[in-house]
Amino acid sequence: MKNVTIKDVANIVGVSYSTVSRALSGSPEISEETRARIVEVCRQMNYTPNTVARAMVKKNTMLLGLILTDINNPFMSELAYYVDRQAHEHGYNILLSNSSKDKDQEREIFELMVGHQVDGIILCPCGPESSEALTQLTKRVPTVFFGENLREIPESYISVDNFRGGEMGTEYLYGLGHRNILYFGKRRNSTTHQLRADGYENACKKLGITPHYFNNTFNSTSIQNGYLMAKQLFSEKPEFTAIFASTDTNALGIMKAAEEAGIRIPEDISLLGFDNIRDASLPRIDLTTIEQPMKLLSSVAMDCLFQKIQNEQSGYSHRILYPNLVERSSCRKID
Amino acid sequence: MKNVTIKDVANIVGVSYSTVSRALSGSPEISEETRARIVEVCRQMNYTPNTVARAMVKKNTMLLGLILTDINNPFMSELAYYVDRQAHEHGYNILLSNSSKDKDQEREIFELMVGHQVDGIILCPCGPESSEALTQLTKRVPTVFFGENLREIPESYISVDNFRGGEMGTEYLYGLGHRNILYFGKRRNSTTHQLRADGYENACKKLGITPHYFNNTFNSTSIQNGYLMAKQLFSEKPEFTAIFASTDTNALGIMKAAEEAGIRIPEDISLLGFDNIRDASLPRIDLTTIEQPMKLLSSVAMDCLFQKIQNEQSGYSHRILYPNLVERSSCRKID
DNA sequence: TTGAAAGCGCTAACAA
DNA sequence: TTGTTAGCGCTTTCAA
Repeated sequence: MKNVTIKDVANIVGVSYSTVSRALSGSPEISEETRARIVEVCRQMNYTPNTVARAMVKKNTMLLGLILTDINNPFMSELAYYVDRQAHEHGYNILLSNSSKDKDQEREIFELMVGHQVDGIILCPCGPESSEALTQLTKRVPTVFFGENLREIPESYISVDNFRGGEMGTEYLYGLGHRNILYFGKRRNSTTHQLRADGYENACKKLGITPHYFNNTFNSTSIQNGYLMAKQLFSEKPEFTAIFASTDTNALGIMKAAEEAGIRIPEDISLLGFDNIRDASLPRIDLTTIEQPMKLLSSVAMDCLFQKIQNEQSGYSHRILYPNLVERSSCRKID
Repeated sequence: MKNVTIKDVANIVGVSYSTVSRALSGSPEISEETRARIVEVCRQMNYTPNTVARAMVKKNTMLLGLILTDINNPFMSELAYYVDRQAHEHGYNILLSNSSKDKDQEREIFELMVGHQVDGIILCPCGPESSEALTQLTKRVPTVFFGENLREIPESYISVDNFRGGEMGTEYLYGLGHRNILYFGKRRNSTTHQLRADGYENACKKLGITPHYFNNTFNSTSIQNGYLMAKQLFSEKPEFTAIFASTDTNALGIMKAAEEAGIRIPEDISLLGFDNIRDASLPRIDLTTIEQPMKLLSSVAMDCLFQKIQNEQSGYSHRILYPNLVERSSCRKID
């Protein structure tokens, strides 16, 4: 499995190896004739340039790190899809890793990627403190935080306007006639969740209705967690006509618990999600939800990263994108 | 953003830079005292070893390539999850890329990864001919094909027993009392699909029932494709009591079309899937299906790859794992 | 237009 | 136990 090197090619062609390098890098200071000869021999010998050696001298690896909390989360895999595509369009490759929402792992992975000399990193942080914990490391490689609104922190980040999303959802349900809206699953220790809930609270105030919360007791928002919480909720026979779930995964858990409890959606209770993960559009689920425009978010994040890579002095930027309401069939109009 | 090197550390400590290298690589031939001093200075200076430089001399990058057709496919993202986890347990990192089921892209990505000197590759092939198309490249880096049964081809591959899965599903439906079973969505140009359909056909023969097919007219198995096909199917008012869908995504499309056509599942028609993607377990979907045991498949694939990396002479191996039936609520017993 | 040589950051053989 | 040195495969000055 010994690989062919530039020297092997040079030997065969009978030129110095720097000439081969020039031929391959498209340098103008070389005769077309020798270039053609070299290129032909490279083809015959199945020569593939060693990116690692090139990286040593050029000081860039054409590698981009993508740190997710969990690739299995459809929200994240969508991000990975777009990031990969755009990276390749720019000649970059993706080094992927999952932090599993664990701060130590997040840090370890980041260091590993720095060691691998990645040219930039897109990071879906574990939590709001990630940026502080990594403050030494982010100085060493252009980094863009994704998905969490990190407020006034001096790092680049891209996020949807979670506050506005919380408002939008509430206003939508209000418009449908709902006056008793429960906000379900707010998580501690997440700016995203805080902002969504604040948006809800704010809209309630503006609309003159009373906010009600059923908070998340877990530190994550899996379907299973949502299910367990909803089960408890429904056992308490509460009075509301609509649930605004803090995430689609929570909403999915609610659906399951509702089904078991004999509660129909949307006939008995309207259900609104947040994120618009792929599952929300599945048949039978068909969840109305506040969308995070993933394609746009990813594209803005990548643009931001590329800009940082090109101009390392370029400071930081905060980009907050507008959410959309995606109407499906889980919410209904009431009197 | 200039990184600290081993030489900078050596200068500060006042030793040669090979001593620093030894201290860091855990060599025994160094006094504990100097090691402690060096380690301390490294910490202070925020030194991170340059994996790229190390790779140059050690001839391994600790990078594993993972080539998927589409990370957005839940089947693939589950694979990515397990592969990433196991890779990290062994100190490896994942270079990820999507071929989008395009042969040229697949080849290009493979070459790119060879260029990056990955130590091994897990490849979900575009189709049955991928192995031939890449035959020159697979000689240059340990490669394991994943998911497709490549029959007698001299490459390592891991796959579920699709033939047996086809049989199992058919036998299960037969056991439930179904005698008119439609096999839905068989795709051309895929060994996997051929084997599943063959298993179905074989079981039908053994059980003395007549096989019926509704073939896939597309080259992929998205929900949308399944939906379009099922719509056509239902407009033809066919006579059968159960559908055996060639993939879960197809089954999801069938569910949607059935809902629109007023056909209830499982009351009017039983529906059986194949793969057990995450979506199948979602509330309201709750699809009975033949499972590909992803965790096991990934783990076997990684073991196989690590073995090839350790012993490059070790030939190839074909591993076919047994599928499981996952009973949920989309199939019912009939008289 | 081409070649020679230095050097990227590190490891490993050889010397001391 | 430590230092010196060569070299991994490549790019890039500097000379020719």
